[in-house]
Amino acid sequence: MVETPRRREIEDVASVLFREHGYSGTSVRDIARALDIRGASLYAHVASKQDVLWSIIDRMASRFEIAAADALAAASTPGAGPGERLMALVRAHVGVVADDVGRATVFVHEWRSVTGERHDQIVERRDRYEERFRAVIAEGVATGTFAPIDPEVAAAFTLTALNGIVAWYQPAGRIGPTDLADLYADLALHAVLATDGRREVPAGWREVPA
Amino acid sequence: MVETPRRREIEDVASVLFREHGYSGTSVRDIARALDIRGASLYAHVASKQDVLWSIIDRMASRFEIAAADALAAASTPGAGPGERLMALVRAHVGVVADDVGRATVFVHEWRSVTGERHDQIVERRDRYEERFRAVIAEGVATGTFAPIDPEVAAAFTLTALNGIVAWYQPAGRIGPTDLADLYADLALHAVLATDGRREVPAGWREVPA
DNA sequence: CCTACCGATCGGTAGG
DNA sequence: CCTACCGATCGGTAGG
Repeated sequence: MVETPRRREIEDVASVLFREHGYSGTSVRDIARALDIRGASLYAHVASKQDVLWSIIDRMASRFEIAAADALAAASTPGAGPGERLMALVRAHVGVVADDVGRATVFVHEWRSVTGERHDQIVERRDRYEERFRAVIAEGVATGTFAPIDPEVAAAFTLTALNGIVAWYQPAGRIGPTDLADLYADLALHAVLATDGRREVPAGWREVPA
Repeated sequence: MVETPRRREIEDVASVLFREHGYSGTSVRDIARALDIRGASLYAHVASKQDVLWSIIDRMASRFEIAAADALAAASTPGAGPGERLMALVRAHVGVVADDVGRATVFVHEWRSVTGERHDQIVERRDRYEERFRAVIAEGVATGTFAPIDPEVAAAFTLTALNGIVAWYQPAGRIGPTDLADLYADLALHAVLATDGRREVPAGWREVPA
């Protein structure tokens, strides 16, 4: 199916509805009603409800992939280390989420609703994407820039925090996309960054009372 | 409705199905099939599909509330500060999630599917719960134990990371519940902890290349 | 993009 | 816990 303006409109309203009610909680007639047409008329533009979901998921997956590749390329200059690369990955991810919270929510919550080979494909693409985070964190641990943490756990911690943005962020609110990216890059970096004696901190850390 | 053993069984299989397919993606007949009975027979035990969802959500909400209250009480002794309190809250939350990942997933993803006054109630209870995290973080910022971060953003970052455990954690995997709690407490604490010159770090941080 | 329609499935009830 | 059944809605097709 070619991408027509009408088709993009369908995707737009579908992403709002899928976000609010989920894929299975949204009917073809719900989507049509939001466009002021009949349910059957939707099929002049799309092959199936599943196809609408896929176009949203696929588009977002591509955006995340491109943003991460660009970020890593830009942060792989001499002088930049794993810290810069992690912050770049975080900023890139937050940027994509904040730029289209509706589709990002659908991507995060509804990729399980994708059926057939596309399901396998999206699982694989997600894994490749997450691997970038794991690799940068593992690099930072290896160089001592980051604390001696488990890269798998730290990457999962980080990525789920970033995806969690869809659960609370309001683009019209007091925090702009760039500020959000800065705030999250700061939090994500320090979560993994090596600090004096961090090895001892987790177990027996005691703050000196003021 | 009283809690009978059968009713608990229904809740158990429903939480597995709701987790996998979502509330609207799971039919009453799906639940019944998993119990080897007819769909209509389910209504001898529950009033509605919505009631099954609510019993899962309500049970988990109570567990989170009790765990957090206990954690804060235990970490409010003299000598304990916001750092200990945040770690205690994190450990408590992770403990509840890891102890019942199925119901926790339903709580995290399907509270939107709760209808009527119960929906308002769960929104309010969630907000009260999140407020505990915001307050502890704000306290830590005020005392200088934590970096000068935005408590709302930091609490959202932290809580979504904790809830993200349901997206990847496998109880039968290499990481036990206690280790998971320790790892997450460590990451969550350092994400907010004040370190030398952190005020400058977010903006122009440059790692010295090895 | 419409009307008319398809078989399948939905949550739930009646009455044992 | 069952059979039998209810009206409503589901995703989708035929044929303009």
